Amino acid sequence: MENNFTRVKISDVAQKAGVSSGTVDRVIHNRGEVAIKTREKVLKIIREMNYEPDILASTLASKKNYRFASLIPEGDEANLFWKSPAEGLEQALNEIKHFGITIDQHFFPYFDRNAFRKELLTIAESKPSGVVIAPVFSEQTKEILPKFNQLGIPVVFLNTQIENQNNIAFVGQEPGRSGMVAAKLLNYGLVQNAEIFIINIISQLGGNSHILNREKGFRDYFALSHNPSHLKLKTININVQEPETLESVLTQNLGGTESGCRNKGIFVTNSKVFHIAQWLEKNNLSFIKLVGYDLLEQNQEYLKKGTIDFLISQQPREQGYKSIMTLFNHLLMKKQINKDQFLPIDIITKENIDFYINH
Amino acid sequence: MENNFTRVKISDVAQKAGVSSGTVDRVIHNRGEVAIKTREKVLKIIREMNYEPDILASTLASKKNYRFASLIPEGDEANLFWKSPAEGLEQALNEIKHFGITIDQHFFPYFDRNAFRKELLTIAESKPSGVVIAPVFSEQTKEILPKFNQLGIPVVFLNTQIENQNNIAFVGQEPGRSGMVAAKLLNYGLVQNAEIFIINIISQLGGNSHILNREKGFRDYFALSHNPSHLKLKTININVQEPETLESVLTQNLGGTESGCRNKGIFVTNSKVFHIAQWLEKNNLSFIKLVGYDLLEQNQEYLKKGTIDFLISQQPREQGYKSIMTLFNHLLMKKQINKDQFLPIDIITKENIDFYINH
DNA sequence: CTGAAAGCGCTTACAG
DNA sequence: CTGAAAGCGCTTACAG
Repeated sequence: MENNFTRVKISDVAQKAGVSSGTVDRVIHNRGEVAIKTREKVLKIIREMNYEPDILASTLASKKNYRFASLIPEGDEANLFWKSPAEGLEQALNEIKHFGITIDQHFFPYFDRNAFRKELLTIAESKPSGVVIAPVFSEQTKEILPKFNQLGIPVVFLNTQIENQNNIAFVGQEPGRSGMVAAKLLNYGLVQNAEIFIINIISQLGGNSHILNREKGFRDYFALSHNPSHLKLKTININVQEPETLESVLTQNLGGTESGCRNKGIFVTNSKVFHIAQWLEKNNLSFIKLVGYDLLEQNQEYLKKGTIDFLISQQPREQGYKSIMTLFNHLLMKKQINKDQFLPIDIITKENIDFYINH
Repeated sequence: MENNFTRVKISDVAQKAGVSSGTVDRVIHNRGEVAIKTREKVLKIIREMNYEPDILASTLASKKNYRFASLIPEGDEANLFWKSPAEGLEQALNEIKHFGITIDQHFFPYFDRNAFRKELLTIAESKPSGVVIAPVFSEQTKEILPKFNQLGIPVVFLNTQIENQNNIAFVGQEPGRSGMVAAKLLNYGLVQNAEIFIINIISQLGGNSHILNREKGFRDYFALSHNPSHLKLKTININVQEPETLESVLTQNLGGTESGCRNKGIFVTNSKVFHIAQWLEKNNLSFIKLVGYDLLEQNQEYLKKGTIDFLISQQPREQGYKSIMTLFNHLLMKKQINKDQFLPIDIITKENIDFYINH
């Protein structure tokens, strides 16, 4: 129980190896200018003595500063989801700022690929120590990412994955899986011969692979193991910018539902689920099972009223937090990091939501 | 975007105040031996210059070591739940050990209140800097906790809360709420006139307030808002030590269930839910809806087979992690900490479980 | 290729 | 009550 443990320090290694601590330091950090024989001897002693550098002393002495940069969508009113990752970035910064870390936070309007591209170029020019980006636009990302690779700047992808880009990590959810979770929740709440609608509420620019993968996961669930003959699945695509379309499409598909029919379900593949909840409520159809994504305030409201049955959360705040910590562990702590950092697919109800908001 | 920011250091404050940095240090740490006038002047300058001490330099210079102690149940085979908090403690230790922190981990057999008491006394005698305990036995806790209070040793409660014990924080779940979540899940999956069983699988020593609170929350859900007339609720208490009781009680209550009747549900108020799952499977009653607690391996297995529909997780690993971090933030970082740190009530299904295990 | 010395920002005896 | 000096473990020029 007693703590008589005394750390082995660089001077112990130096003494035992018959060199100065400067030389040991050069070996540890591969700074060259060491005779190969000396180098090997020192490495041997380090292993033997089980030497581990004191990270505190190290950061204090090397007045090195780390400038991280982040690029994510603006968390404005039309796009509240993106407020949370920014908070997570801040929280991480707070925990590690005494290691000399700063973060330049950059933002772009969610639909503006030119702004995205421009900001990313600006970041590349500023040559930060590490970068976190939400690669919403895959084409622009693929164009500019080589610059970071050439400069040896590690990049972490947040929320969206793009394959083969040499990013050191992806922090986010597995979208197909979250679709399966949604399917499970609807299937569990409905009986045989149910009618289920998949509603994609998308904007003009489209092309969000998230949404496609979520729908795929959802359909896979039924296709793989749950008697697809026993239910009707129908996909509806709606453009957010056209509220009249939303109105007419919903009326057409769900208008005739008899009161008391609890055997219909709706899966909205993104955070726009509150639009559907609103319509259901207006038409006294709140009993239809409804599952969607993300804890936007509007969604929370309908969840608490019971119009939305379940929300799937992506832990957006945690995404921001983990992205920065990944850079920190990679760059400062020299730790091995996981390439895929999948966050839990949290199932949120009226009853447990309190524990998922405000951190 | 540029980082021209230079930190104000203790010598800057000292110079501006016309004193030595030793004096500033005495003021900062309330070590006394400073004239009241000097003290006030220094404090004023500190505020003006917005001085914040460099925690790295501070811990390096003060060769202070912090010895934390923990006391939780053994995570043996009969009690797998408790493996996870220990892992969380370890993980936290890994992240902060370079601040000179060590943890003496103590354990006791889950049902042994004497062992608990003895270990807690041992810890008190060793006078650690801070303590994390799972106060499973409230009487013994209440007896010994004053010793820690007298010594000014901060105590964090993990998993179980006991009121009015001057613990600086509680890290765990709100048990009543988790009962409500279970109720929601069963209610959502069943139709009117359902029959629901609450099964408490307890050991001879009993008295676990968790279980009572969970049942209460479960019943409250139906009592408060969900037409209690439309369902039958029945509580069954079973002693784990008597498998024949389990067998006969279950046969008596559920034996006659017709195949295909999807309108029965069971809520098991703790991690022993796998016993019920096993019985259901043996009797071809897997279609009965089943909800329980904790990701024990046996439970995971039945969840994956679909016999258990939902498991509620207490984030046991996170409980360990957060407890240590709370001591760290309180003692080293001098941060304000939250007295109640409620962890999310995670809803786990076959589809999302992968993201909740192995951290 | 190597070592001696100064310094990172703070804390700790010690002397007065 | 206060200051000057040494030291925490590592890194960084500099001299050779």
